[in-house]
Amino acid sequence: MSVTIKDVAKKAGVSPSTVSRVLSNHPRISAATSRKVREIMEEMGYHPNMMAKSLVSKTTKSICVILPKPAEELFLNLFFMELIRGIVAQAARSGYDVLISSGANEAEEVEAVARLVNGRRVDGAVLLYSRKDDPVVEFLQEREFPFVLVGRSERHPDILSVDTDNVQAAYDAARHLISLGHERIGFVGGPPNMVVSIDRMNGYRKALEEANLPLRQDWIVEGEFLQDSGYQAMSLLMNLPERPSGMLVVDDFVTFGVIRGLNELGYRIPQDLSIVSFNNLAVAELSSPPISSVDIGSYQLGYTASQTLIHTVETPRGERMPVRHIIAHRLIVRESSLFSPINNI
Amino acid sequence: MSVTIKDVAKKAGVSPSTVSRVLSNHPRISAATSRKVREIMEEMGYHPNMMAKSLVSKTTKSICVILPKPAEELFLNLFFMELIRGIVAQAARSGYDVLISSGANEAEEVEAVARLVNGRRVDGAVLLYSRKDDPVVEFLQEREFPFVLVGRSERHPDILSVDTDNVQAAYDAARHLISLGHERIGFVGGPPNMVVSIDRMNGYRKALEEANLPLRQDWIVEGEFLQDSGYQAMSLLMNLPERPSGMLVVDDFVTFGVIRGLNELGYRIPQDLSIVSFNNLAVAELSSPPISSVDIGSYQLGYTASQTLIHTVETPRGERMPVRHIIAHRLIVRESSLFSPINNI
DNA sequence: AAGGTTTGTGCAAACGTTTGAATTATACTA
DNA sequence: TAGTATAATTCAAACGTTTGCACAAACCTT
Repeated sequence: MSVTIKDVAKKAGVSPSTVSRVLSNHPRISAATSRKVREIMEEMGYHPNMMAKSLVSKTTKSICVILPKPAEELFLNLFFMELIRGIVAQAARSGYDVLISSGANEAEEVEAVARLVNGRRVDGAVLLYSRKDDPVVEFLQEREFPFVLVGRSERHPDILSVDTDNVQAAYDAARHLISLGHERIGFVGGPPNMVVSIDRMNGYRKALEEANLPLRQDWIVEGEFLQDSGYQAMSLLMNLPERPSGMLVVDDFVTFGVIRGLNELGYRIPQDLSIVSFNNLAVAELSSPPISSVDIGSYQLGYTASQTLIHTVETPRGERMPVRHIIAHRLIVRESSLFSPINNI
Repeated sequence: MSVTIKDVAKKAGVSPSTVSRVLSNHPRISAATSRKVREIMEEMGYHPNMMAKSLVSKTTKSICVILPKPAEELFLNLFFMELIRGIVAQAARSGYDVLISSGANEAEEVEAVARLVNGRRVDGAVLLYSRKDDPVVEFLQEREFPFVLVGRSERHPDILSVDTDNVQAAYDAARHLISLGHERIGFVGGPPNMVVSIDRMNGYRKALEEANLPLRQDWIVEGEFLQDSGYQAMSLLMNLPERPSGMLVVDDFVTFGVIRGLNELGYRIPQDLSIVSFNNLAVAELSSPPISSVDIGSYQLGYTASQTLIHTVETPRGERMPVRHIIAHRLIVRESSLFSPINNI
C-alpha cells in the first residue's frame, strides 16, 4: 500500500540496506548514492514505518505520562496541562512522542501503565505525582523501567525526579509577608499526607521561627486541596479572638475558597487579611483581587522532566543516575498581599 | 531478553502459531491446549509485543489528539484537560492508547501530526478545534486519514465531528434572562472568525428577536477569548447612556474580566448586571459571585469524540460515514443571574 | 606491479507477530 | 472398515526495518 524501503531501493537500483544506511547517514555511503536515493524517496513520498523500526531497534521513541486519577482534585488540571505542554514540547524536540494514560482508580492506573510497559510501547514514563506507597512507582521500580517523578517521594528518595523546593518556596512567601510588617501569620495547608503539604508547612514554620514570630497552632489549618477547605478555614480563623493579619495558602484554588469566605464575612483583602498563595495558576491573576502566588514553573517542570527522562532512557542501563532536579520558583506579588499593616495601625 | 511467543511455544511443546491463536481465541484451538498455553504464558510472564503486532496487523491501536498551539488562549486549558480525560477514558475502554501532540505554531503542528500519520504510529486523530482553513484538517483530509473534529468546520460541513449546539445553547441562556424579566440584554462575544462565537451570537439574536426585544448593536461587543476583552467590554457598555440589565458572555474566563471591570466601576452582580456565561469550567463555580454558565459537557465531548473516531477507524474504508454528534448542554444557574429586574424597579 | 587499505554495496538473518494453506489426528457415517 | 467430514495443529511467508559480515572496486604504498 504505502512506499517501503524496498520500493525505493528498487527504483534507485540499489539494495534496501543501502537505502537504510542513507537514512541513518552511514559514513560509508557515497555522496552520489545518497543524493540519488534521497531524491527518489522524496519523489515517491517515502516515510519510514516506525513500527518496523521499533521492532528491530527495541526502542519506541516515545514516553508516557501517567495522569493521576481524576478524583476530586479537579483543580490540579490547570497545573497538569501546563506540565503536559512542557513534556510534549521537550519530547518533540528530542524526536519523542508522548502517550498519555490514566485510570479511574489506582488499580486501573497500574493496569494501564502495565500495558504500555509490558507491551514495550514506551521507553520511559513520567509520573505526575506520588502519594506514598504509590503502586505505580513500585511497579516500575521493580522492573527497572526508566521513569521520572514530578514531585518527591519520601519513601524512595533516590529516584529520578524533578521538583520544586517547596520548603524554600514557602519560606520565601512567608518572608514576603514578614518584610511587609506582618507579625501574625497563619497557614492553610493541604492533606497532611502529601509531601508538598508537609514541605510548605515546614518552610512556613522555619520563616516564622527565624523571625521570632509566634507559631500558633490555631492559625494553622490543614485540609484538602479543595476550595471548600479554604472556605471553612476562614470560618474558623476569623472567629478567633486573635486573628492573623497575613496568611499563606497552599494552592490558588484553595485561595478561591478563602476569598469567598472572607467576602461573605465582610472582610477586605488585603486590608483585613493579606494572602500569599502557591502555584500561580492562570486563575491567580484572574481572581478579584488578583492573588500573590509563588510560581513554580509548571511548564519548566514538565520540560525538565521530559528532558531528564529521555536522557536516562538513552543512557545505557549501568550508567544511569538517579538525579534530582530542582526547578526555580518565584513569588509573583499581586494585590492580595499589597498591604503593610505597620503603616496602617 | 523478554519472553516471546516462541519461548512459550517451545516450553508448551506447540508451534508459535498455536500460541498466537490461543491469544486470539481462535475457535479451532482445543480447550486443553488453550489452558496449558495460558498457564505457561502466565508462568513465564509473557506479554505480547505491540510493535510486532502492529507491524503485521497494520494497526496500532492508538489515536492521537492534536493540541492547538499554546498561544494566548491559555484559558482553554481547563476545557482541553476535561476533553482529554474523556478521550483517554474512552480510548482505554476500547483498548486504545492516546498520543498527544502539539506544536509551537501551525507549521509545527502539521509537522508533528505528519510524523505520526506518515510513520503509521496512530490509526486516527482527534482535532481539538478548528480555525477556518485549518492546515491540519487539509492535511488529514487529503490523505483520507480518519479523524474527528471537536467543534464544527464551516468549510467542511460533512466531516466526522462532535459538537455542542451552540446556537441552541445561547438561545437557552438568553431565554433564561428573558424569563427573569430582563428586556435589555447584551452580548460579549469572541473572535468573529471562530465558529463558536458566531453560533452563540446567532442564538442570542434569535432569542431576542423571538421575544421582540431590542437588538442593539452597541450592546454587542466582539473581542478575543481573553479576560481583557471582558474587562474592556465593560468600560464601553457601562458608560452607555442606556445600559443593558443582563448580559451573555461567551466564556467563563472572559466573564472574569467582566466581573473585574464591574467591580472596579462599582457595580454589583447580579443587581446591576446579571450575567450568564458559557462552558462552565471549574472556575465558574469558584468565582465571586459564582457564575451562571452553560455546561457543554467537555468530558462527554471528549468521550464521544474518541468513541466515534475509534468506531470509524474500525470500520472498513468504504463504509465510513461522516456523522455529526451533538452533545447535550445544560444551563447551570448560579448567583450571577439570580436576580429579577421586574420585582425591583 | 603486487600487496594492503580504504570505500562503497549487497546478502541474509533477525526483530516478534499473524495467517492462509497444508498437514495430521480424530470423529462420524454408511 | 473403509471413506469422508471435521477438528486441531504446524509450516512458512510476510510485515518493514537494521546490521554484521562478505565482497568488489578503487586507491595507496613501496
